[in-house]
Amino acid sequence: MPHPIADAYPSLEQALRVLGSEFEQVAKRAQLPTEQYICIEGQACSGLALLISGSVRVYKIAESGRELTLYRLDPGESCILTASCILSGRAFPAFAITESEVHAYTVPAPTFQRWVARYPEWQRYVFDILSRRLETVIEVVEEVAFRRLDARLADYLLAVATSAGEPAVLRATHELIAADLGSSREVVSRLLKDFQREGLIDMARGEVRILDASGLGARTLRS
Amino acid sequence: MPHPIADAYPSLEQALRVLGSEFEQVAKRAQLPTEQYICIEGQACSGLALLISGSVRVYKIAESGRELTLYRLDPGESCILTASCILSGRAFPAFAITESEVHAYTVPAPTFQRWVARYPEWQRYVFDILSRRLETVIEVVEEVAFRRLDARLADYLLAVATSAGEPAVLRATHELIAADLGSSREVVSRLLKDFQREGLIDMARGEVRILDASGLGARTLRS
DNA sequence: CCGGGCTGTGTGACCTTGTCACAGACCGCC
DNA sequence: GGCGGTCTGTGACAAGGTCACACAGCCCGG
Repeated sequence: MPHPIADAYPSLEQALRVLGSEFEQVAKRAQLPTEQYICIEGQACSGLALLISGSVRVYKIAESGRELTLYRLDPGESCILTASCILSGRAFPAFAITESEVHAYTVPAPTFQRWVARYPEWQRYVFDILSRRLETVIEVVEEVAFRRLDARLADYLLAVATSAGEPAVLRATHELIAADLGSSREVVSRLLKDFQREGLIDMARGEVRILDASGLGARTLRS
Repeated sequence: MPHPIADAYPSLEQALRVLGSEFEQVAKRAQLPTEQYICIEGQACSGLALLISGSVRVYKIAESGRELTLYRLDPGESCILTASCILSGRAFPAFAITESEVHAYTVPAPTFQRWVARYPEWQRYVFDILSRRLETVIEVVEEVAFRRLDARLADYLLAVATSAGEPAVLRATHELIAADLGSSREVVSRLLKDFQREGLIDMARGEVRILDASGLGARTLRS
């Protein structure tokens, strides 16, 4: 199989297999720089991007400028909102931007539409990602509506910390963390300061060092 | 066509047509009382319900007891989370409850699964509702995360008012309104009191009367 | 090595919203 | 008329968003 990304996603693997060589002929490999917009709120989508490597952040922006990350795209996934827009003809309801250098296959909208109409395997692939997304977005609603920000921030730090090495360090400005959580920079700064005073973390310009992961875990609980 | 609900939803109409008489043979007509749970958070779904009449509210509950309505099901729609759960084998991530007497067709989970696997028309139907839901839930995230509650409440009152007759009256307790908006009773009471003082609405036990719709419309804007 | 300019962080004041506790007001029913 | 349940009003406080502004770290050019 010439598609290294297919392994992790069974439904994608089937979708690719059924196309045979047509995929290679039609899909273009693209390399996108970091901080590149994939989709812009309110615009129609011109094609589908299927991630090979890198990460894409999908987020909303308020008029106030505050941001909130809905989810991230990982390799093997495609921007399902894109797919949804293509198939239903609606405008894209958010922004999508690359967070690193990204490799992807791109497929023109009409081709993608034809595949989904013709091959059940593609419908299955689209359905899979779509239902996964619905679930994650519902989780986001729950977080934003019900959980306290200090608990969410602790969760966030731990999540990023485990994905890095030891001693767990997160390289991000307070501004960026706030954008992920849907909060504001000042509030995140305040809470981080509290964590620091409690000896849970240490800070430097542009980075957060986790000192006491289990202590942070305790802050995760609703209190 | 023996299915009165099909007209409003082209994708459903096709899905029903392709089944021929099989639908009538398998689907059971059910009549549910008001305040009846359709789905319970964390449980697997035993079947699909296809609404003929009435309304179903799908919502989350926090540990604090606060609620937030994600969306409502209207006639012709089915609980797409149910479908999603059936097809992906995950647990239902929310609650669904009837808000009135509800008539519906019910289809056992395995039958539904077979239809979706076999008929592109059913895949199309599922996809349609699923993508619509994703969009509405993203809207809810945006509302909850970014908009002020007075603006959201004004919107809410107007939405319910237009769907009723003149003089627009909404029959609901503050508790219920709060549950829809994901807020708390006290806060809704306070804001309604403000609206009343401004002459926008009038209140009685269990109802809100809209006096000045355009005034409420002004409160809708971010200020 | 000094001084701008830029980006990132800290802080106080104030407002909105959520929470808790409790008082009343309305309603149906005996 | 009285009683219990539901619904609404209110004050006090905590959490979080907004605004204004100070200041610290960093890059870079003179």
